[in-house]
Amino acid sequence: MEPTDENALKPIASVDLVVLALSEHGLQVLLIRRQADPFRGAWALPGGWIHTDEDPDLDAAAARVSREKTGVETPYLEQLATFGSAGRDPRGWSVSVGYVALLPADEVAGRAAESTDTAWHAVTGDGVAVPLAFDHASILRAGLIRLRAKVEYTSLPVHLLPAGFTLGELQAVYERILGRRLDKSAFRKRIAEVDFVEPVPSAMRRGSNRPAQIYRVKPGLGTAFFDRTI
Amino acid sequence: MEPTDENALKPIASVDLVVLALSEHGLQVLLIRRQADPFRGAWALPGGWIHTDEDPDLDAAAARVSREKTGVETPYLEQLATFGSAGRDPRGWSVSVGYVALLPADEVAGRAAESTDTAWHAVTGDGVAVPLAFDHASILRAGLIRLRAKVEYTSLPVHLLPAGFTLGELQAVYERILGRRLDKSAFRKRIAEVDFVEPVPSAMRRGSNRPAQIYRVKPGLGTAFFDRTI
DNA sequence: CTAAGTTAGTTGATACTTCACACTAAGCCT
DNA sequence: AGGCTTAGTGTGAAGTATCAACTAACTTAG
Repeated sequence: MEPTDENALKPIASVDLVVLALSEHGLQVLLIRRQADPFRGAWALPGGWIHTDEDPDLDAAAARVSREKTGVETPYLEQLATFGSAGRDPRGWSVSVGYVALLPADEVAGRAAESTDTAWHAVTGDGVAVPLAFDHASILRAGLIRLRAKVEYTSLPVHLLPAGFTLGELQAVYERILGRRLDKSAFRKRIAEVDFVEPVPSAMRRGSNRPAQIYRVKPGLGTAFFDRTI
Repeated sequence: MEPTDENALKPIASVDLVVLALSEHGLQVLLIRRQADPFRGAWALPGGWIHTDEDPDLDAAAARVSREKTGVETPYLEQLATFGSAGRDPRGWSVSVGYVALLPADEVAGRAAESTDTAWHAVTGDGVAVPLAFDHASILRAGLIRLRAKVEYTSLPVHLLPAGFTLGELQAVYERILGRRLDKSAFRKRIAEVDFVEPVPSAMRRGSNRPAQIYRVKPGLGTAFFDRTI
């Protein structure tokens, strides 16, 4: 347990983010083209070293990386898992703490065209079409598994919607991520049970049909858990 | 993302284990009394530095620590979460990857009296009666939450039993961890549904009553998930 | 040798939940 | 006015949980 040899044994420590958003074309993940070796020119998850001099803790490091790399203070950030091995980074034994970040749909367009080296990529199955640097394909896969698992029994998908949304839109998000249709009345019953949204008074989504009540998440509540599955 | 300054920014990286077992008196966690500063003399979770020269990856580091500190190759080892901050270790910014290990009940007695500096402590609520070094109380709490959550919907508690067990014993493990009684017929139905155990031919637990069929986990299967909850 | 005690393992009756689908409501468009 | 679309609700059949009783197979006491 004792440090026989100081820095020699310290692994490289970084934070990598799986930033996800939902567009009309499905789940999108934010990738950055690497400017430097190793894997120069390859797409990678946004990530960065832990700055021991400025990051108070891991969550803060992840939030800082999110801000720096994506220009966005992601409203939802959750630790995923930690990936560490001798071979995942050619520069040496490295540890990467993976995080999942969810972004509302209305943030996606703005962030997309900002730079040619930052782009949203469509998620197909458990990955993306392009090869990823390091073991980022594994981290992405783990992030998708986590998201899909939690969608089954939590209110997590609200973070993929803007602050105001209709129940129909919320149900559509669940259906898109799960890849299956949900029964409308059962869905609404679940949402009512866990009681994490409230109608915004007299706010209605209008269209060429019956207007829909707009809801927002009740302030001060964390992620809600359903009794069973959605 | 690039390493401006080599080792100066590397945090200290270690692995800490929440080793749990179930005795007649309830859940027990394996603790080690620290021999060195910081927190000399305090109880701590078994843990150790990542050895970048001998550990191929994090899971291997956890397995090695388990072997070295507890003398046991824990059959079940699962990554829990990673704890990292400037203040959790007085020696500097440190990252600890937490693992949960489950030990069969029949291993507990052997490991207990091995050394005065290694002891099983009863889990009460979400912790132990003694104060723990570093942020180990938080890691332990997270481990217990993880265990209790997974017991609701997975076959994980089999790892707290020896290789052969009766369905009554398995149900008792679930009941002890969950702290509530389960219905016998519903329990057996669940177990049959997920189909992760098989009867050991003509192996019976005998006592002063009707003998019970002994089961074992089907070889080659990972943790099984129930459709609903147990 | 029999009856009582104990735990194993199964069965069934009732209450509740889920599921699929149909229905009504309220707007726009032609 | 009538048709189209999406919002939101209701309803009956099917499935599931819950509780409790039942039979089975052993040991032990007498």
